[in-house]
Amino acid sequence: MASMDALSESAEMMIKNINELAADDKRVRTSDLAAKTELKPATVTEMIQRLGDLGLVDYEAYHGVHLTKQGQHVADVIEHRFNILERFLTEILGVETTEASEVACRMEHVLTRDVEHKLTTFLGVDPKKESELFCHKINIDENDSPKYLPLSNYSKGKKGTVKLIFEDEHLSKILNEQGIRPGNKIMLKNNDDNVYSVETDKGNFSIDRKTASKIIIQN
Amino acid sequence: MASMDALSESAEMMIKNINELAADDKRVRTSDLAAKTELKPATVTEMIQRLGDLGLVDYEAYHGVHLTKQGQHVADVIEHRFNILERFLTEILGVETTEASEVACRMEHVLTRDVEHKLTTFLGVDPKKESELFCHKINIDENDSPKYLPLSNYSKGKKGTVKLIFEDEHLSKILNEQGIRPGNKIMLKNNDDNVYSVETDKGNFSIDRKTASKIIIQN
DNA sequence: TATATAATTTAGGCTTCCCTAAAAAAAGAA
DNA sequence: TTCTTTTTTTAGGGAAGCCTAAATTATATA
Repeated sequence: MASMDALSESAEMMIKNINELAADDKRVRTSDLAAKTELKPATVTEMIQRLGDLGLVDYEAYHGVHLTKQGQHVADVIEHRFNILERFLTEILGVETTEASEVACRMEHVLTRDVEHKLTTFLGVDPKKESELFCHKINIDENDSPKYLPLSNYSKGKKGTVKLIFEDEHLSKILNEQGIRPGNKIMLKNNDDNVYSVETDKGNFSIDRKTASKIIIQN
Repeated sequence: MASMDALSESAEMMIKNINELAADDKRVRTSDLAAKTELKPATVTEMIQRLGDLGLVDYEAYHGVHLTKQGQHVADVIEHRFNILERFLTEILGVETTEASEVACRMEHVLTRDVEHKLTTFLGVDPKKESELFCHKINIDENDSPKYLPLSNYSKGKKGTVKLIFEDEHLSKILNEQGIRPGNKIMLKNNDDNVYSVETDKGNFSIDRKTASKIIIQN
């Protein structure tokens, strides 16, 4: 079996695109891949033949490709890595969507499993996905969970110390006045859906999820 | 001038290593680069000749290389990107140093200037104060930062998103039911005297000035 | 200074990933 | 079915990055 880490960025991108074009288990055609990747058909043929040799796709001359079980696994890992990177870039750093998407698309190929897992924990679990994707979640060590988490990933009743507040001058001024400032202790009283209720030494506040994700708390 | 973004990962790594081996403005030798990069000397020669053609190093056959001003700039940018990525991975995600270093070393080549800047801000360093390194700090957007205002300071007809509510025991429950909750969009329809008329996705209703001052809205 | 040793470059080869042009196969139309 | 058109593949070429082996230049030592 071809190890995940041995694949080039080009090969991983091809697998990703095959996956995105595959509908109803149908075989994906060379011309569709060429259009999507903006490569010439001859280049696509060359690539999918190589992927066939690696056992990642089932290639049949003149009849397109289909991801094998191994290829599907690679596609799933890459998709997940892209999603968490894009979420991190937009939700935490505030990078605009187009640029976030482009950068995530480059970074997805250099993440390790450990960094992927820790970033996923940092962001909290995506409500949409969750179960099936994590075929590769073995050896997750709960002890080494990160010391720093965004408030948006805190659980009810958990206390911690505000470590840093991201980016926004105006917002952090307001938060500051209300006791949410680096060094202060806070407690998450409740969180349902998009609303985070926080207790500080100045009183109680409700914050939306996006804002909460910019407040980093240390256990 | 060779644009930063046009450089391959290999080329950037070579520049990084030249920079790290350069002491007292001395020229860096092919054999030292070969040892550091774990490439063969012939490969190093080929690479530094290419960098010479790009004007990034001053290459003299049999006498090693020296970074040009342009090459030094590339090296500085990469070094900074590496440092912030490594800090993020270790300090925030809790990735152990060896792995963090390896992943940062791959990621440093795909960061954009904007992501680099936002990540720097996230980690708490003010890019404006780091003088010389940020020759490329131009177009930092100061203008598009969102304004946060209490609803009581909003003007008629203005729309915004609820960011934060300073809670008043039972108040938030009532506001919540009326669609005024963090993350929701609202519009101030009217305000005469002490009465603020607000439109939410749940309908219209009015609140008094004191209550309005506890609701922070973002443009 | 002459020569042995070490460092560097050149020459040529291989793989990946991109291309164009031409050949081959499949699909559609008459 | 046959012929035309479209799709796909093959053939061959180029740049980047890596290699080994051989040639060249620099350096150290006797």
